[in-house]
Amino acid sequence: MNAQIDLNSEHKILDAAKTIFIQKGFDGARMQDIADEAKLNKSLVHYYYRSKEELFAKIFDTFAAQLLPNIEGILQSEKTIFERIEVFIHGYIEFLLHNPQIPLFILTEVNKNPERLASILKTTENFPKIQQFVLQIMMEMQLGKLKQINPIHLMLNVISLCIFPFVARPMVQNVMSLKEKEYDIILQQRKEEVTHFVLAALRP
Amino acid sequence: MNAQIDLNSEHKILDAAKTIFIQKGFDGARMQDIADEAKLNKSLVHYYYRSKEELFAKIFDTFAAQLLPNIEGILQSEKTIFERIEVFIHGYIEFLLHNPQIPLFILTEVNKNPERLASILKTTENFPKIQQFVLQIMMEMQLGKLKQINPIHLMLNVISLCIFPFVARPMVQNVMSLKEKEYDIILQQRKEEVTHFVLAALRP
DNA sequence: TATTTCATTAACCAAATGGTTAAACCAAAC
DNA sequence: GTTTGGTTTAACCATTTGGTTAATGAAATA
Repeated sequence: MNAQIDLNSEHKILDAAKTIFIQKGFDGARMQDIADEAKLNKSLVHYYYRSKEELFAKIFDTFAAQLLPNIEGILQSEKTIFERIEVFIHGYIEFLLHNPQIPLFILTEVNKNPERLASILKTTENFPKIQQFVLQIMMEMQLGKLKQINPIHLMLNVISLCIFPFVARPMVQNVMSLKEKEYDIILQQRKEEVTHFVLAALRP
Repeated sequence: MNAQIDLNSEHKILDAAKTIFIQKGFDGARMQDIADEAKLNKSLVHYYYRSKEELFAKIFDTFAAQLLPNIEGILQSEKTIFERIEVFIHGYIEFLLHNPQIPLFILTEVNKNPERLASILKTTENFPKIQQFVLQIMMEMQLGKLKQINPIHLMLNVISLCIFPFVARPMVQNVMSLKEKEYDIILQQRKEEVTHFVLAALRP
């Protein structure tokens, strides 16, 4: 997870756990794997984080909070709707380029245990902002500034285009017979590509 | 998985295993869970399918083969490129509506073990067809029938828009505070919505 | 220096888990 | 009626796994 060296044990364990949980998921991860990865005794993992469940929860919460789209930027109304969408897409894909493994991890674990999200969602409270964004879109449509589209589907389309190429990497890369570097380049291009595609679909 | 009754034990076990593996993944699934789901003795599971690994492989292969886009339809050149894309999107989302759990299952397991795909890909052999489709797209672009776009990104966009709303259901539904039925309706609308969105982005 | 406190480890433990075995069951063939 | 073949089951087994315990080390504090 981290190339840093000489962190305190507590931090080393957290980093090791991130690596292992992301790699193997909750069920596939072993406390011993985490200890090995951290190069520490297994008892020490329990010493700092009572149980596997507790250690996992901490990591899950961190990652989930990061993944939930931060739509602050998209609400800055001094910009046009097109500029705001572009800013969001660029920012979100930039985040994914630095954290390519987070989405599939969260998606898998939320699927197995949807209640886990509940606590996080209360904290982050970005649902009101989503409603605010929906209203903005509807107003701009009324003014004829963009094509008619259900705002829910628009949001779904944008996050699908951003996230999916990261969660499906091993499958798509294999099916399309692409090398690691080729796929890296494609991911890099997504910022421009997705923006272009979405705006082309929205322009009246 | 299946409401059918009075199948032979071998088939009952396979159905039960599909349900359990999809629900919990390979690591989270227990042979006892599968036996319970099939209402049969655990030894019988081993009697018909030697090991957990073997049983899993059978199920994984079936699902993976189904998920790999069948792009036969999209190559029928008597139709316009727009009609062909529409046919593909409708067909693929229709499949997903009947098998909403398959994509996340496959994505997760392929991510943990990419080699699993290799054997399947040799069988299905749809890579030549993909190349053929890429060529068709390039020709139609040359003729000015659709906007300039990298065919790889076009394919990535289409499958992202089709699949993602299914793999991210628990997360999106929660974040957007949608009820089960509301999300069902949205998924139903995706056929028209995705087609419309993609074609709008492609028309010159 | 003596003592308290925190960090680290090896040895354990009980429960769970994938898998095996041998016996029982049972319908069809003889 | 008995044999034969596949089917089903309970009882086991070895290993793995999350977690505990008690002893040891190493500082900090008094």
